Order: sequence, then structure tokens, then C-alpha cells
Amino acid sequence: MYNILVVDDEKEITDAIEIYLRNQNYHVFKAYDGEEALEIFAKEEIHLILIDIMMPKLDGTKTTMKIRENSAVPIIFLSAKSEDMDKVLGLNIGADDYITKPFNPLELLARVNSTLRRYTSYSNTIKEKENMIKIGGIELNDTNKEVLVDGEAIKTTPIEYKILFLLMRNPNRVFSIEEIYEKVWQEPAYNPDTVTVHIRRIREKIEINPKEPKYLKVVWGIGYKFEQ
Amino acid sequence: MYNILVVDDEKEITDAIEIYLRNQNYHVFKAYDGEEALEIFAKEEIHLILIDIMMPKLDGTKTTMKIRENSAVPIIFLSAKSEDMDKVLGLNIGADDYITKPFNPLELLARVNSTLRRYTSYSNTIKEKENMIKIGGIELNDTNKEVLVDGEAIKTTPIEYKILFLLMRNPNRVFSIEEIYEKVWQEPAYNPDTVTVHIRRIREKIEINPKEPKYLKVVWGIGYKFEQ
DNA sequence: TTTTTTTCTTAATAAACTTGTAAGAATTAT
DNA sequence: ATAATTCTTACAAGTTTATTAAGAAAAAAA
Repeated sequence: MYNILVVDDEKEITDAIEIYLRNQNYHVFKAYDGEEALEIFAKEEIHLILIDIMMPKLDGTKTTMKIRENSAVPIIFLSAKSEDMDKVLGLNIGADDYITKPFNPLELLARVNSTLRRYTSYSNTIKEKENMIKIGGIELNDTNKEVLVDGEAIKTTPIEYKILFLLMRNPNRVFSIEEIYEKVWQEPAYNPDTVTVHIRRIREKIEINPKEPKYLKVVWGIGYKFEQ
Repeated sequence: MYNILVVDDEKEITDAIEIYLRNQNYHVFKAYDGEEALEIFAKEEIHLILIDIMMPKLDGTKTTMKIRENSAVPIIFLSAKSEDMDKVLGLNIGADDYITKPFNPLELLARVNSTLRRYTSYSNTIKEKENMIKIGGIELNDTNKEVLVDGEAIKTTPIEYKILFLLMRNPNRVFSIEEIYEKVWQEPAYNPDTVTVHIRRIREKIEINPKEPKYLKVVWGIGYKFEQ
């Protein structure tokens, strides 16, 4: 069962697509603008995105670029104007296919199917990319537990890596010290200093100036977050 | 095992291609401009080049002409604009194929495969190299289980060879001790020391200074990798 | 088959690195 | 100003990895 995120500001379109796809046993998530799409994408496990280029707030290309910062999920573009398509393809943001509106349901299905087939046959490929997170100049490769800072590999200890991974997998989300301890050590926290010190050590490795962190920020009285 | 040099100034593209090709057991070298490409080509044994036409410094056509001065290595051009392709083909600089961006991974693979097939049918020189892996100064010939260090043959025991082969076939990927044991012995590990000692022996044979390994590195708390 | 040689595993110790703690300094909120 | 929170540092304790050496197992040679 694949999860497909459909992003279009016209409700009739998302609804129609939902019906086509649901019939084929796909599970559909709907978003009506780019920001909403990003929220859903962060929360749900999405296997393919169908996205309109022209949208209010965050348009299709910008949304895609944001998503591409840390995912290689297949993306199919929708648009009424074929000139828009040229622009998108020129941007080289990793469009896997495109469909011009109005489209016929069979064509839509065919493309969704073929894109998914293509990607799943390369499942290792996707998996590899999906095990990578990049935010700003910091890049995590989870298969190798490797951390790159501005392209340079740095050494981290296992605990440091786990904390960094936790925070980077949920950018901008604030984790309390207790939460970090529980998630990383898998047991209830009893000394908050431990986490504090690890945070300091991570900062020393990934921040230019650990005293004025750019990524690993403290939210006073609440906890820490990795800022996107 | 073929070595493919991918030249493109857009890191996302070289990275994506690397993943596609590595999955097919090609070994990928990446360059981000023509000059870098020439350097790598001079140092490494390259069987095929994928090169972008538009690039800073030395562009794709000029780089190709330099290479063609003393090599007939197959070259496939990448470009966003098909007009550029016309120009390249008109130049008659020995383009073996071309792919317009954005390309689909399957198409890329198909062309790489067919180009290599075409070339290998001419000479058995390359075919001989198919079972060879070369990383830095270390060379494995898998047909006769031979290991060369800076061109000099060294002796390895069967287990040493298997470990080295495993790590070198997946350069930069980190394998835990358990993983190494399972893959090499084909049974679950119960004494990690065994692997540790073998690693030490391999280092003794392939490293200049086993205490400061250049190739066979440890990743603390996680495992070992062969660094490229 | 028996002997010899090579390779593999174990175990014990040493070295290197990581982690948690504690205590004082600095910062932020009340 | 005071209290609470976070930062910083250093060090001791704990882990992991490296190194040896010696005996067991396997392979090769006699």
C-alpha cells in the first residue's frame, strides 16, 4: 500500500485524483498549498508526490526544493501550461515526471504506477537516499553514521550521533532534555547534565561558534532543537 | 567492475548518478569541473565518462578534446538543451552517446550498459578488468583472488581476502563486526575478536602504517570501512 | 598416514577513546 | 537581586578497539 501526497489548490482536482487513486488501492493524502504539503510530508511516510506548479503561498517548485533537501521521494508535476513544465524541468529539481492538465485519469494512473515501479525496482537507491538528511551545511548518512559539515566528514561518538540524528530528523521541533534522554538511552533520565554536555560536544563539532549556535539551538526552559 | 567518471558541476546530479551506477556494481568517480576530471582520468583507470557540456572552467567539449588527445575511452554527454547536443555531435569529438536532462535512471543505465558492451566486444582488455576493484593503491583481482598494493602482489589468506573484498566492493560503507562475520563466515558471530584480529592482519599487509590506517578505517562503536 | 606448515581462534593485556559527573561560570527569567 | 537554567571544563570510570602470544584446526607436503 503506497501513500501518495496530492498537492493542488483546486479542491475538485485533489478530490478527483483521490478517487482515481483510491480505486487502485493507493492511500491519498491531500494538501492545498506547499506549506501544508511540507507538514504532511514531515509527518507521514509518503511514497510519491503529485504536485501542482501554480499554488498560493509556497508554489510547486519551491515546495519541491524544500523536500529535495532531505528526500529523494519521486515527484510528479501537474500543470495547465506546458511552458511551466519547461521551467520546472530546467530547474533540475528532480522532477520524475509531469502531466499537463487537463489529464485523463488513465494517463495519471499509468504514470503513477510506472514511477513507483521504477523506484521500487531501485529500492536500494531510494533507501540509500532516504537514509540521508541534509539541513543547511550539515549532512547525515545514517547507513554509515557519518556526519558531514560543509562537505567535510567529522567524527562523532555513537551517543552524539544518536542525539544529532534525533534532532535533525525532526528539524525545528523542540525536545526536552528528558525526551532526548529517553529516546537516545532508552531509559528514563535522571541526570540532565549528561545531555547538556553531549549537546555542548556536538556543537563544538558542527558549529562554527559553539557559543552562538546556528543549528543546535536552545529554547530556554524547554529544550533543544535543530534549526532548519 | 568498471570505473565510471561522472563530470557535472551540479553535485545533486553526480550524486544521483553515483547511486544508480553503484547499485549496478559500477564504481563511480566524481568530478565537478573539467580540470578535476582530467586529473582523475590521469590517475585512475576509467572505462567510461559521463560528462556535462555546460560547466565552469573547462567545459565538456574542451575536456573531451583534451582526453581524446591520448585516449579512446567511451564518452557519453549530458545536457539540458538538445541544441547543445547538436553542437557537440557536429564537432566530431568522439561522443559515443548523449542523454538529455532530466533523464530517467533506467535510460541512463541502459546507455551506460550498451556503450560498455559495445566497447568490450572489441577488446578483452576491459573484460579482464571487470572482476577487478581498484581503490587508491589497493587492487583486487577477483578471478584469481589476487591483491596488489601499489602494484606489488601480496599474499592473503582466504578469510582476509573475503573481508577485504567485502569492504572494497562497498567503499565507504561501514560494516559492523557482526555484519562482517555473517557475510564472510555465513553464520552468526559470537566472538568479535576474530574479526578484529583479521582486520589487524589485513592492515599489516595493505597499510604503510597499520596504526594509522589510510584505507581500512574504524568507525567508533559502529564498525569498519574501506575508505575511498 | 604422518609430519610440517599455514591459517584461524581464543584469551589476556594494553592502548585509545567515550561517557558521566560534578562544580563553578555565565546567562536568562522573575 | 535572586533564582533557575544552561554552559563550560576537567577528570575519573567505563567501553571499545588494538595488540600479542599461544594453542587448535586445517591444509599441504612428505
